[in-house]
Amino acid sequence: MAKQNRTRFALLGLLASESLTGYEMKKKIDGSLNHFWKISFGQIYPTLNVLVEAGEVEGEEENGSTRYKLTEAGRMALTDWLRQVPEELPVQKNELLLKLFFSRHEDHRETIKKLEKHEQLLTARLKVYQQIESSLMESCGSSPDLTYWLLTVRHGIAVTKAGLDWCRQSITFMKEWKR
Amino acid sequence: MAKQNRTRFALLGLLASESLTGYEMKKKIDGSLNHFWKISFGQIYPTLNVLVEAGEVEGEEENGSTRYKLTEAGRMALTDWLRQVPEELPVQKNELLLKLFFSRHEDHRETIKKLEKHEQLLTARLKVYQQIESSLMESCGSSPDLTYWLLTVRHGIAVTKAGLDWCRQSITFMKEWKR
DNA sequence: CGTTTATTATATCAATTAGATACTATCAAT
DNA sequence: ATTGATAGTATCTAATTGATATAATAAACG
Repeated sequence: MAKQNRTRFALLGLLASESLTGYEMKKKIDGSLNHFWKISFGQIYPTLNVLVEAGEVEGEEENGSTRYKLTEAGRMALTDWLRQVPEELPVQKNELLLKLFFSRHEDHRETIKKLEKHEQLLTARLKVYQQIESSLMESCGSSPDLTYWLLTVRHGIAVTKAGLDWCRQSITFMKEWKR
Repeated sequence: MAKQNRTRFALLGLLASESLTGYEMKKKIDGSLNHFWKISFGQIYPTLNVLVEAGEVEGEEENGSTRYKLTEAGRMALTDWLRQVPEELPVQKNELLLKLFFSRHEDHRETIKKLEKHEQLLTARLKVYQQIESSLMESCGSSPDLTYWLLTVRHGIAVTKAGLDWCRQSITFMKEWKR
């Protein structure tokens, strides 16, 4: 494990604009971050506690729940982290490709089934991304985040389209390969 | 954590064609699987031990090292797993997109730097994938795995090209957005 | 208005994973 | 002969996953 708790920067980033409860963070993560930075809910409170202990975040009781907000130390930690240029491409785990890699050990019709399911899943994901793009443009016109958020969702759209094209070509190929 | 040790199926898959030492598995993982199914070296021997205890693999001492081979139970476990159609798309963690998402909190020139670095990394990755594709076609012409391995590397090529296009468009946009 | 379901909010935990580190033996290069 | 690389095996700490648990409040329903 990289001895760098990267999830803490994701939480610091979420708090950069406003204070939030842990549960509100979960909702924001579910609606946006999880498309490109999956965080398990079970990690949020432990990580928040680490951030409070590190003095980068402070929690304020309010109507029976705790709202967390960035401290100055937290803002600097976020800025320092943001400035670092990532030196590595994303780590990826793809079950379909793993199975594809071993697919000579099964009937090719099973392979086609998997590819067809994958096509469905990608199609649904593409719709979601396109809806996100539309709603961002409709409802965030004046947000300083808009430009950057659009960039991330357009990345998702581009990569999902490419995956779909590959998938469809692969299905076609497989169907013709072993008639 | 998903209560399913998915790494064990990757190891079973590697052993489907031939017996291997743990270190040989590491090398095969480094040269192929790690492009779409990252496995930490620290996981290989513990997982092999689990597979031996489960009776799906057996180890044979040979010239001072242990070669592992699939048992009939292991072959059936692999076949059962292969048949299952993945119901979910890949889990992804992308540090660049995470930082992009929060980039309104820093100068846009820093953002351009990251995108440019990302372009370099994707360009290098694309070259690697294209070399893999070429060498597969040159040297595995009669292998029953060839078709499937080509499908996986072509997925990587397609997705990497899409990411590169997005990256270049994003750089262009950022440079023109805030002159 | 009482009951049921959903949401909000917080927490814990076992299993898995990541990646570093350690050790030994043999082989290749100098 | 010495040094560095490879082959081979192993352990460990920290982080993560995703399930599960609990409780309070709000919304929906009969």
